[in-house]
Amino acid sequence: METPQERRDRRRAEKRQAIRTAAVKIALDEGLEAATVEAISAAADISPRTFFNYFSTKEEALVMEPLWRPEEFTELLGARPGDEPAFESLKAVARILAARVGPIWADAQLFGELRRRHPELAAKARAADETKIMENVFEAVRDRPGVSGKLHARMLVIGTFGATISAVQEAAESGGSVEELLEEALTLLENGL
Amino acid sequence: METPQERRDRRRAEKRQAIRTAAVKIALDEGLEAATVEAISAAADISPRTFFNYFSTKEEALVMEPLWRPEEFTELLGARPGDEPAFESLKAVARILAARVGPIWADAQLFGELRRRHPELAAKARAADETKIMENVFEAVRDRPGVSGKLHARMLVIGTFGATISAVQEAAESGGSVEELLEEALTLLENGL
DNA sequence: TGCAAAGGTTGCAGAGTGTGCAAAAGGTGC
DNA sequence: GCACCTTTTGCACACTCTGCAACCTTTGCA
Repeated sequence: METPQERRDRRRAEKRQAIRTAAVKIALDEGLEAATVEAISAAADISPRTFFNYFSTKEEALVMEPLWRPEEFTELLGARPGDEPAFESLKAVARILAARVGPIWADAQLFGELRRRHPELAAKARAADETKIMENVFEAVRDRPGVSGKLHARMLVIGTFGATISAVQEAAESGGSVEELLEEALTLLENGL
Repeated sequence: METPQERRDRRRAEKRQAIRTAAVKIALDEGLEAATVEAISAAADISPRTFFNYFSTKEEALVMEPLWRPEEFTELLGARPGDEPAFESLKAVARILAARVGPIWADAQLFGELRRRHPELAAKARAADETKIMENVFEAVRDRPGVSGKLHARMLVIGTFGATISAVQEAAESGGSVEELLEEALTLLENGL
């Protein structure tokens, strides 16, 4: 059975989703300008003040729930065998993360449409600690076998990140399979562009 | 001799630099919170309203003047011979852009320090049309020789971008030469990671 | 020199985001 | 029904950013 804490967590997640849905609906139907905190709150039947109990910025409600927590990238990397070559580890992590988009593909299309109409959203919603995370990942990759230096580490991380994003984007546009496109992109990286 | 328009442009650029200098000084000396538009304007001896005649967001004043205009990337690419393989064209463009950081290296260090202390700055200041530009570049690259498809185009662009950024970052940290590091990164890309 | 057009600066009013605080409302366990 | 904890809400406030109209400065030209 369900503990009180679990119930609270579940309800909170549900409400968060409900607010997000209301926000996206307004933004798609009436434009991004119409999606003020006041309007979103009214549609979701909460007070404006409460909106900020669920999202710390307005934009956070208008983009997809992130596919991974920032620290998770380093965690997943750390879970790989220590003697595995860096590129193999990164590929494995990329595959895990790319696979997560499947279950929420329909939603992703919706958010994709919104982002296509309002490209500034992506920039505004970008995680604040992105660069710090990147630095941490560089450090983690640097100590693995098959890495010749920090520049190599940087390129490996940016490349794998780029491959993941490219695969997802391309799949969204062309309708192909994320998994196959990811493998294709990773092969390009591995064998040289 | 100087035309009136040229004088105006020059003065405008100078004032913009003066405001930026004041802003960065406050942010470094007293922290990012202290750097309100009001405080910056007071330090630069202008009214808060005037601040927004020079910068459209506060963050714009706190990051380095961009090394290239958004459209410039496509322009430079368009200036390359049409039968040149895509990767060669991208490498050439990357070299041109990386070379621009030299003359302002001292300033770059200062902004780097600020960005290191406040990573959220980079995210907030990110160009709004970034993703749209990217799409345009993909399209431009796609039609060049040596590109096997859109996914390949994406990887080429992201890779070259990544190489440029990595080289600059790495140079800032290790003190190496941007040019040499860029070549190293591009070679990694070309021969495979 | 003097005047008119053009460009730059400023104040003001207002919309919108986001925060701290304390009061009210709601749910849970005894 | 009562005490405890969490959530929601209102209120006041700081801050960013915009449109508008007034004002001042620079410039072109007679």
